[in-house]
Amino acid sequence: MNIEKILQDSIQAALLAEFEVSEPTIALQPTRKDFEGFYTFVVFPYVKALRKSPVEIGNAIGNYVVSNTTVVSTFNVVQGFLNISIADTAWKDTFNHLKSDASFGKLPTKDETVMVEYSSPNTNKPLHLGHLRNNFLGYSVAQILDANGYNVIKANLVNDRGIHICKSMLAYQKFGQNETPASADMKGDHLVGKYYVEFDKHYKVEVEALKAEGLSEDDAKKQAPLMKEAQEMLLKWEQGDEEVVALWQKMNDWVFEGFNQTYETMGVSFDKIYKESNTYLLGKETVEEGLASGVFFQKEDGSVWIDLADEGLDQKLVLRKDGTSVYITQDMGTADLKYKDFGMSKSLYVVGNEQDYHFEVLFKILKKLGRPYAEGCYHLSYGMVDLPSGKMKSREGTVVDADDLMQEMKDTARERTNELGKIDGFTTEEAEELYSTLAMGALKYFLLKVDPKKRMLFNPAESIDFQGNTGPFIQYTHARICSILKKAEGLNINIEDASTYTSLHEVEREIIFALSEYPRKVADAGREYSPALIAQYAYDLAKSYNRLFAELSIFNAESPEAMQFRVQLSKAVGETIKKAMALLGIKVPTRM
RNA sequence: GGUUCCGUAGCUCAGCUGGAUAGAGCAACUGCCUUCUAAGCAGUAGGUCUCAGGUUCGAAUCCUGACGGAAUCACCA
Repeated sequence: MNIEKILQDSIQAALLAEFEVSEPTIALQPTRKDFEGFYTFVVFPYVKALRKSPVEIGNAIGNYVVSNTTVVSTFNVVQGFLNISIADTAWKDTFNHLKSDASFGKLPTKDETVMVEYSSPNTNKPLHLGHLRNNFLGYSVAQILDANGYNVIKANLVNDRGIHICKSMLAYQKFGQNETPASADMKGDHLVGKYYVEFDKHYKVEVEALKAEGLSEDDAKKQAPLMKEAQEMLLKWEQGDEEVVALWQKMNDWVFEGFNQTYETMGVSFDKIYKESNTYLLGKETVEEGLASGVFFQKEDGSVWIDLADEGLDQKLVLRKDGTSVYITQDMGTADLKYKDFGMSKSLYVVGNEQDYHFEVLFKILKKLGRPYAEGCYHLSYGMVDLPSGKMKSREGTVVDADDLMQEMKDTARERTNELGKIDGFTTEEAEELYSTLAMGALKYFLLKVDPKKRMLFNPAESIDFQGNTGPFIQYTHARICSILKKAEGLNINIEDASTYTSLHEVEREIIFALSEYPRKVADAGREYSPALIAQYAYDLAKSYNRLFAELSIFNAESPEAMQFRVQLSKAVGETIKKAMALLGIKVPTRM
């Protein structure tokens, strides 16, 4: 049993024994730094009812916990705050317990499957900064849920068909001159993206021309020849036109090749890929079913709708009058398919918050349809990554390309590392690997340390930091620890036996406490789907350790016991940092 | 206009199931490398927690309103 639980139980008992108050939950908070003590219990709430002074109540409870537990060494009462100090023996017990737990931080298996769908790119343009946040977030949440004992399926629903793909295809047909990724020396996704931009350029000219002829903006957009051609192409694609399908296949293959390369650099992976070209017809049956059961209704023109007025929402179209699907139709069908494939109890959709409304509607529809999995659906909605100039806009050329950014990060890492002269004794290969590790560590940490729900700012003019509250700071701490452990190995220091070192330094207590908090943080992060909690934790732990590193000597410790203990502590911190960073998808180097 | 989210140090962010004097990092300034990695450590300075009310022993945190910003309200995905 951990210290906090013992304290809570004891305070509960004290309230009952001394004041006949039964309190179901006892909330403890960390004692403010300026006061003596570790945990603080606030007694103000009882003052009125008990008609006793806060000090009186505090002292009574304090005395009770001192004499009825072994974990409390002493206490003090300031105003209405009962500050409790913990005995070093209790900290040592806690540490010995956690360091001998081989699966520390891995929560008990839940025998429950959860799907995390993330990434979900369009195959008409390369990935950008927004996708990086999405991918890192999705991957990290999957790792966190895995540590929480779930069986996790990482899924990617690729949007590989539709009018937007036809735009790239059409532009390629017209202006491509059989260019290939090889001949253009471009990644496939970038090449296809180039033609998407190309389409837009010519399309705009056409629209302007039509507007000059007096058409309204809307009409001009609809009647521009290029748009009409693209729509015809989509129709041909749906009819299985050989030429169109072949072109689609070729260009999609290029894109996938490019994406896979980017995914590899990002360090993310998937257990299941769904392609919209295979699923876009799904959902029509669901519409039939919903019509039959009266969940949906049909208008005179034949279009099918759902009325969500009773849920405080509007009516929503689920099938066009010509019988073709809309976005939400496919999502209904795909939800069924996913459930059929994996039977998961939870299904997370990692999608930007601009789609909040869409998912609210989707989940309400699934509920109305009586889907057994509807309750477990959750939209993990994250905020946009803004630039100082505002939102990224591809038309204005303000998109930060994922491949470019990752490359720049690596260049910065190389530069910094070389400046600091940190690569003595590294082979070229090892050095390159270190640059990547640091670059991705900095980038991932930067994007994950912020609460996912909040929009965040990225300033391309200032490169992402490698100092302070950053990935490399934590990676550096790990490398330092590895260096300590290597030296300890050389000295043959026993790192398994519980040492007899008993009078702990303040920093050492702080670190043991931080370590003991790890499983709880994993649980919190899993419940809130928030890698930011893990990032913050890893940073705090690293910071505490660096303080120890600076303030206390390890190999010149005051006693052999102290040395042995500190090496053990270092090992535990290193392992925990490694685990925490792994939950963020960040690797830690053994030297840097 | 309706709905939802946001507003904390010059900048980027924590803190938000109500608790003590508001927490980090960056940027600025001061110290610390002949002993375990200075991508580090210690310190100084920097705040009307957007504003106004309310709830209470106590509010950055909860409620109401105002102001400012964003997203969404497509037979696009």
